[in-house]
Amino acid sequence: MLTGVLYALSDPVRLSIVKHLAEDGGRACGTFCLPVAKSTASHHFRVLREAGVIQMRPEGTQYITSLRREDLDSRFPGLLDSVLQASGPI
Amino acid sequence: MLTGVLYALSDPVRLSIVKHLAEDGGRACGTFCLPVAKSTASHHFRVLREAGVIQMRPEGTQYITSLRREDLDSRFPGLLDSVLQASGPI
DNA sequence: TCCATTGTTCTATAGTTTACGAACAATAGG
DNA sequence: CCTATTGTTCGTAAACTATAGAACAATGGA
Repeated sequence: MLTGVLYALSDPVRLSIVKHLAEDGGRACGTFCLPVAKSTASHHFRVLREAGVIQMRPEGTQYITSLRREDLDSRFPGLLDSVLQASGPI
Repeated sequence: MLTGVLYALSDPVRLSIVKHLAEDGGRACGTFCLPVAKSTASHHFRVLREAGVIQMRPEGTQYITSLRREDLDSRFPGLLDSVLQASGPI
């Protein structure tokens, strides 16, 4: 749902996650240096996941997180690009 | 702020307002047939206004509401268009 | 086997958001 | 002046969100 994606992207912590993923591709959750506790980070990853913005693949003890770019681009053409462009550099 | 705009657009009632404005241009608040009380509608108009998405010009006893398209397009190029396209027809 | 690492889940809490009705202010028309 | 219209503001209640700590599960290495 579009409103779900917009909502997921409307939080600074979650937008930061998405920006990092757009730059670096797949990463483990622990590599984002987020200013919140890990339980809070887990919550934000779930919001992004359930909105269809990211996907997480287990690998050993960690989860490799990546953007669902093609999926988003086909459902909401241009949306992610414009958000990333408007959000500026990391 | 980008997150403020995304948040403003992430509510179904507010997105509906924006879609109507994108189609019809300036309109009075009472012409939107929103599924909420007028005090609630007033709240949503304020959120959109404070995020910089719309502007409201008093005219008699009513407020003519319109999209701040150029402003949005210059601050966040392509964002509004992609949201409007993704949100489909009214 | 034992321990460290990684992230989830559970529980609680403080703050925010949405929602409504009632009262209010401003304007226009008779 | 009185009334109707339009929308805001206030007070309040319900629902939701972000946050954190503690406990837990799964994996991998020593």
